Amino acid sequence: MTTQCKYCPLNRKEAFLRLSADEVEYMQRFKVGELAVDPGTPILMQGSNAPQLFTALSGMGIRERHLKDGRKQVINFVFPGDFIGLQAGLLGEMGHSVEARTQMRLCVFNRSEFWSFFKNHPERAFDITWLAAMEEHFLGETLATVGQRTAMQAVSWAMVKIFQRGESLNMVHNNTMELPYTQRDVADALGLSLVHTNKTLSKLKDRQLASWSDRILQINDLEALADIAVTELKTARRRPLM
Amino acid sequence: MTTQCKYCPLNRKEAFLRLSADEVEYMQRFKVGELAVDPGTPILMQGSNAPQLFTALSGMGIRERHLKDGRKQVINFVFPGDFIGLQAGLLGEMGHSVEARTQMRLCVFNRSEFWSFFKNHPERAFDITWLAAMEEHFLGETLATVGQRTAMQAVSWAMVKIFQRGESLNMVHNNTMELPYTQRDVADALGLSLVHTNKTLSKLKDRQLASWSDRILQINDLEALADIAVTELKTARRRPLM
DNA sequence: CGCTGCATTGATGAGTGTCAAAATTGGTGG
DNA sequence: CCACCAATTTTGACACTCATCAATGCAGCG
Repeated sequence: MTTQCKYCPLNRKEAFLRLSADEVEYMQRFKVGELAVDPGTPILMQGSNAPQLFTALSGMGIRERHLKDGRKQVINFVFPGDFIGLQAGLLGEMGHSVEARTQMRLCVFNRSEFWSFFKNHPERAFDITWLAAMEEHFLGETLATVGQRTAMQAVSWAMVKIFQRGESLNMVHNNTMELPYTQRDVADALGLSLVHTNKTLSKLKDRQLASWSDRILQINDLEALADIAVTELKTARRRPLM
Repeated sequence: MTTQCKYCPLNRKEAFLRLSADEVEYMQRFKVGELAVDPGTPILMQGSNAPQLFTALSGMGIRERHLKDGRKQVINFVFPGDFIGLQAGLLGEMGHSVEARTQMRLCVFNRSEFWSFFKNHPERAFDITWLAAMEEHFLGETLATVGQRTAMQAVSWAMVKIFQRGESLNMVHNNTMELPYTQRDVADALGLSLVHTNKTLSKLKDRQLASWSDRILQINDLEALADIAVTELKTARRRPLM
């Protein structure tokens, strides 16, 4: 038994634009089921032509791109509410893989219905495009981080971004949130080595700016971190939910 | 006097999906004019809420993201046929700047009409989204380059990508194409220093793989380059033209 | 002709990567 | 509840890619 869209827990969160009853009903028709996966499970594979699209209902994961020789780049982190599979839906091929890092529940849509969004519900099509543009925006920022920022700046940047996403989803309590990723994940996201990432993180702890251990991230001075990261501290807008 | 869409030189190129006469006529209604700019001219500014969208008709440019402290990351290179301003159109804010590197002619659309694509021409809305997804795909690949590849691999990768884009647009003759960028542009695109980029390029020349001087890029062994770059050599699909 | 921007080259060193091993954690089964 | 194993984190030593600095050359241009 799957959750009905009208009871979707995400649609109540302030991070998202509220869907109208009408839209909820429309989405319900697309929903073909729910998928529950364990940590480590691949959800979509790079290069695959997946027939399904997902929205993360709960849990967290990563998007990662693999090189032929085994190295990998984490593209970004998947949080609840994220739409997964846009590339497969439109291009017929994923440019990266998606893998669960916690238990996840995913809302499953059928890709064959994709076109009907555009045909019959332009608002929803617009929302999809909005999400794509937002993704592009964020990837540009990430690229600037990996390309230009020092290790210290990059790690600080990542902590700020992750923390702010957590805040927007009410995952933060007492300046603290749970982070199911490993330091290797963060290293691969920033183009740094695991060892150096670890040493940089411990500097942040020494300076009492942020500490992350036992899967718990604690941010003590967000502004100082943003300062180190050479970035502005602005809160995200509400975004559409698919 | 501006070119009429039905005579658009791009729509004949094999790189692009051919617009139907119907679609051409529809696009014509959106076209509010043409913009001609000289090298170095900023077309869109990071953070701005530009009222206009563009398609590059001819000439080349760069997208770049600036950090507060002056460093910058080149996001990618703008070639003829590229759609510019998606982020402003959808998000109301550009995540990067766009700047001309040669003389450019740009087809100008009015952003206020953006929504009507979705409402009245779902095929065109779909195409926009397709382009956004493609951009996301490419940015992921770039991120993997900057994050994971060595300087040698990254520079080779860049040469391969640029050359292949040139090929698809018939800009290549005798394994040769014109490249209006500076080595600084490429360095900023790959997160490398100018000096190191220069030295890496001269290694490629020594090895008789590629040479780039006086704005002319010559590729002698594309497959060897792709090999060094740890990348597959696949030709791009035809893409929609806005 | 003297700018100015860009390409090129050499010398030096900092920032990161790599290697290796120990410490810690969490999970599993006896 | 303990022993064992795998995964992850942590630490130290060392190597090397790549950044930085500085100077020269070269071409385009008012």
